[in-house]
Amino acid sequence: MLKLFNTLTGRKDVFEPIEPNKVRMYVCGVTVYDYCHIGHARSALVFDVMRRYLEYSGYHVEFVKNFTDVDDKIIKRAHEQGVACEAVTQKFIQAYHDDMGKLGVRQASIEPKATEHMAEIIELTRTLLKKGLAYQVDGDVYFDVAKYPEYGRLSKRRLDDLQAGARVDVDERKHHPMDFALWKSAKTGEPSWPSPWGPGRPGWHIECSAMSIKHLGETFDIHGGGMDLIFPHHENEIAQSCGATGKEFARYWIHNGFVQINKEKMSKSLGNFFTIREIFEQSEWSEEVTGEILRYFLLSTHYHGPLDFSDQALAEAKSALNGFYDLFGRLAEPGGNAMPDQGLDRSIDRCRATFRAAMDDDLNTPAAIAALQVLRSDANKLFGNDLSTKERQRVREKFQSLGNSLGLFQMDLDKKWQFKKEIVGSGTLQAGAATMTGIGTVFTPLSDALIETKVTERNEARRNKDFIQADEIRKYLADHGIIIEDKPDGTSRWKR
RNA sequence: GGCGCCGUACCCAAGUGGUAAGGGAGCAGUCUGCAAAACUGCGAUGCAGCGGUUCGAACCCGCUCGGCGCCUCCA
Repeated sequence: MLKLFNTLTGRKDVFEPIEPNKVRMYVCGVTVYDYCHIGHARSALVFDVMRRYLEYSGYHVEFVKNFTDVDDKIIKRAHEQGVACEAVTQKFIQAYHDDMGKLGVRQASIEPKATEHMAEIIELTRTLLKKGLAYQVDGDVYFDVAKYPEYGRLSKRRLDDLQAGARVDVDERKHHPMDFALWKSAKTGEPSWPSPWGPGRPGWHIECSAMSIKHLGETFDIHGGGMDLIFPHHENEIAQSCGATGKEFARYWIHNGFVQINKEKMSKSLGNFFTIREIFEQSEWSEEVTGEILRYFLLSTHYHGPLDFSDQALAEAKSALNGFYDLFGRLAEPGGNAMPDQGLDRSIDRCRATFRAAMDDDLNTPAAIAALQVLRSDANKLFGNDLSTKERQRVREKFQSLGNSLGLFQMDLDKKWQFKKEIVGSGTLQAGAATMTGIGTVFTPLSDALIETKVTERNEARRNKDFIQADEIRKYLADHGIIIEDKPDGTSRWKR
């Protein structure tokens, strides 16, 4: 039984979708005017994991994630670079897919763009006007927050409180300072669309209402995004949507915590952010390995809390993953002929049960990972017990199937994991007070065949007690990024 | 000013009333020609501090200290 922390109710609610076996979820994507940073990665990952776990739990998930492709910042960026807005948005949508793809974030079922939903946006705005919940001033249309009595129910704020401290630009044309734009009249040099109120473009909040209603219906199950979207973005979405339809909008509101640098929120304005691509570029590991390290790191804290990003944290994630991949490598070797081990079944069952209990409890990924760690430990103990080939495969498959909800352990076993650094990462990334340093060594990659030959040679030498020769060969391989491990039977395994 | 979050070992991090998961790092040992991996053992008599409720609290209540977020675009 899955429970999710619902911002709307302020507690963990038992998740019950409107339609049995089907989940409809909407997540606020990004405004495409720049590269994504780790904070964006975390949000995308959290909801990717939610989707994966819902699927694992047997639901069919209809997952909508939008791109905001009309916005002040996009216009500004386009002007700065002397290009069309579409050039900017296209570029960064592509970049988004590239970056998130490297992280193993699956694309949503539908990824709508604001610019492609003008008809729906205008229609929704028209409805709100007709219902008296919005008003027109010149070519602008504003939502009238005072007309929506439940305004503030998500963020637990009262309009009076907001007024007290907010430094609001006094716009005399607005009825209430918190009224927000549904439609903005066009200024020269800005992209615009025709509307009943003259040429203009939509305000930020209305697009999500229009797109979610169109693709998921007036009431759907889950709406998610970063904590910072609770107010005003999601509050406004609720006001618009409920105001227009008279129905409940989304039933479960899920918000992820921030990524921080030295305990401070990572943000564009503070300048203390790392982009996803910077991290990949500076990484000492291959793209696949880096993706998994990042993923493991981002899931090692519960999604609701803050998460401090650091070089050391990534290194710890890498070390933890080494343990798993080391085991996977050994599990891929042919096994012995011992009798089936009863303990294995118990361990696997226990892991699955613990894992599911953790994930069911508001997607407690750190606890879920801990369950996998326990299985790793159990498997290592049983390994010395001469597990059969079939049993080894079974363990490996269990890691793969449970890990799939987290997007972990999906990598091919064929030596894709890197135990030793082989990629140059000689730069230093600086963001605020934090740094990421990459000091890599370049190895000339050796072919598998050559490695095998060397390993055979070395074992020949070892049989002849020529340990000087054996150690020389090991040194040679080590200098090329190859680690040798001797097995009890006189043969050796190697890994990069 | 309003609303809210957080403070668990050297580091990361679960646990939200029943006697402190897990990982990383470290130390010691087993195994090994050496090594690596793996395994075993060690590690918070205590969960920011002080009171209170309770048979029992890291978990509930109150106060204090410290850190942070939102209220303005922001994942």
